[in-house]
Amino acid sequence: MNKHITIKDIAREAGVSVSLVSFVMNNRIGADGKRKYRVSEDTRIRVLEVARRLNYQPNSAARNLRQGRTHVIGAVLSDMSNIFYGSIARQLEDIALEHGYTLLIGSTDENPQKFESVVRTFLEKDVEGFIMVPTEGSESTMEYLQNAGVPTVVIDRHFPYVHVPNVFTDNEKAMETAYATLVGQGARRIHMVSYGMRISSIIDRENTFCRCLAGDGVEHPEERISRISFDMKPEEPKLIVDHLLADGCDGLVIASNMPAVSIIKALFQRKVKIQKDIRIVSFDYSNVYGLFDPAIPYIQQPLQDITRKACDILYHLIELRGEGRDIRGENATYVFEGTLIQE
Amino acid sequence: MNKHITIKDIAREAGVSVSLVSFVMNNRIGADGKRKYRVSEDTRIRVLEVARRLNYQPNSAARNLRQGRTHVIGAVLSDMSNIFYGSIARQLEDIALEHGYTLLIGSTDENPQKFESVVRTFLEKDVEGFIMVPTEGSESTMEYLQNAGVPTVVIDRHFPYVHVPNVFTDNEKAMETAYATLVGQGARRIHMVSYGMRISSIIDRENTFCRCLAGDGVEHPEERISRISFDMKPEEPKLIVDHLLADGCDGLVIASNMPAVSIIKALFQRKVKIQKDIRIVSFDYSNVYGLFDPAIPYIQQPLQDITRKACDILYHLIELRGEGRDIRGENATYVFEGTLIQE
DNA sequence: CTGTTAGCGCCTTCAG
DNA sequence: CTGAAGGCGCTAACAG
Repeated sequence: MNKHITIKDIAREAGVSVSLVSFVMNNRIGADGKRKYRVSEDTRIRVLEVARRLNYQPNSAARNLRQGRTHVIGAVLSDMSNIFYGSIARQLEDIALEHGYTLLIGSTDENPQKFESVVRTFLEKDVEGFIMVPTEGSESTMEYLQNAGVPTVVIDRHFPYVHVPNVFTDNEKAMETAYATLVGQGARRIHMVSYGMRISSIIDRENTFCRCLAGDGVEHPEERISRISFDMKPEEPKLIVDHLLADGCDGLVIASNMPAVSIIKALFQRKVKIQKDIRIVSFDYSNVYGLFDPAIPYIQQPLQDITRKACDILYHLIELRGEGRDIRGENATYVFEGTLIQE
Repeated sequence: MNKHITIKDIAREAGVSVSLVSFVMNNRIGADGKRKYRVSEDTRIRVLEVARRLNYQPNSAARNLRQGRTHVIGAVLSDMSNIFYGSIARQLEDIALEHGYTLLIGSTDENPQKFESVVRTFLEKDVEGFIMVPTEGSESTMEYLQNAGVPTVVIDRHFPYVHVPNVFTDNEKAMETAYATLVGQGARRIHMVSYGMRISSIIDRENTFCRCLAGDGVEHPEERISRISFDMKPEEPKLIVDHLLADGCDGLVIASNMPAVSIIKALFQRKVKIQKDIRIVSFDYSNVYGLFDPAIPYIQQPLQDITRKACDILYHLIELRGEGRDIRGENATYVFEGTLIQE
């Protein structure tokens, strides 16, 4: 139980004052390329030597208290055991690290209560900002954050009543590509399997799907959409597949990887010849796509671009806020294009 | 830019002293069921009322500094974009939350440098303890933690020279089950595809595999093991599959889900009839298993048990340490059994 | 170039 | 039941 070494200990040991030690430890380079504090090389080395010998670990609680900063940001995601959000989390982690930030990650399970609870917890931990995927029904929490001037960037989705910076994929264009792919492969009766969630990414895909169908003269395109719940019951995919088959569906767009896996499995169990009887195009990566011939094509979202841009914006907001500026006007939108991948 | 509300503000507003406010805010119930601090109901309500009205958020940096605690624990995992570790992270997050802890998550990519760097970063953030999946070559870092008396629990693996509490799956028994399953299905020439990593989970599986083969009279069982690297090159699975086919393999144990996906895909591309020409049993869940008939069975690790037990131990260690006790003697091992799942 | 000092916000002992 | 006061470890004026 070795007591923590403090700068005081180092100061005593090195025969200097605590402030000298502090200066040495935070030997920052100013914007002008000069050291902010000037310490003689001798004492600098001596202090560092002592610090290393005593295995000094700065106490971040004290530093945080003093500086009013934590260098921690929060990522509020849907569910990190889903590969889509797991990948986002992973990329955010790496990017945060590059910039000297630590990332706190929380899962909402698309539940607004959990969403609020995670946000609250993270605020108590003094995160300096958020990168988040808000759930349906999260408006009040978002509004609170906005009023409180907490730096926040929304990714993957956009909300009409939430005015914060926003980074996401061009889902309309992506759906046009997906649809065109199926048509190009000769599909005549195209359906869509979507999520029940009413969030922009899904809604954009559905609306565009309907527009595409309407453009091809389909009268009631919305009838070609089946929806699966986020916390899906086991029989849901089967019922949907029955419906598809009864309607003579020969082309299918699936709105996300989770429904894709369950629908493909249900089709398989119904002995449907996937990519022959029914052509599929999906959204987001899954490792099942490669097990068909030809492989099931999918829209890959530019996660790298999205996470990078989101972090850039967040850092900028944090900086602005640090200068005491009001960031509530900052609400630019950035849209990146997805890519159709056919392995 | 509304300045943060402090207990001082509340005290002034409520016409009481700061200590009263503090008492009210930490209105703990002692072990004897009584309140630790006695405050009149009147002032209690008044203070709480003011706090709510002013939207008081306790400053955790100050609290941490004062109490020497952060209520943060660190999870150091392999790669959270892998569903296996993503699930672990997710469960740890939930369990930590239940106990009022916040979880920091870091990925090592099985690289000891990254491992050390994550540990260092987390220590600087004053985590109170670790739940970790150490990489090959992490001994020095582990030893450091041990000497420093940092509460640490290792999961998923065990290391001969690391004496900390340990929770993992009985990989030997699991492999016996997997092997017996293949034999029961009539496989005569059984191979194993493993990971190149020399970590206990993999080694235990390999050794048991060899023992099983030897028990069935195979002379050089180690020749039946092919290994794939963690950061796999695209051609690796193909080469392995060629080798398997050339050797007349008709039964295959795969040591983990990541190699399973790539090997299955390579088999598929070679037009091998999976589950007919070659029977497979795998470790760890993947959503590709269900796309074969019969579904590919797999050993499901008891992640729930492992994460729960690991957290229980960690909380215990943290408590012990809080009482100033030396925890370096604590190094119990807990082993849970896996389950063969055939969907 | 170096030392002194005043807090950051909170908890907790010690007096009333 | 309530208040005053000290200090956790660190940083950043401000002096020298």
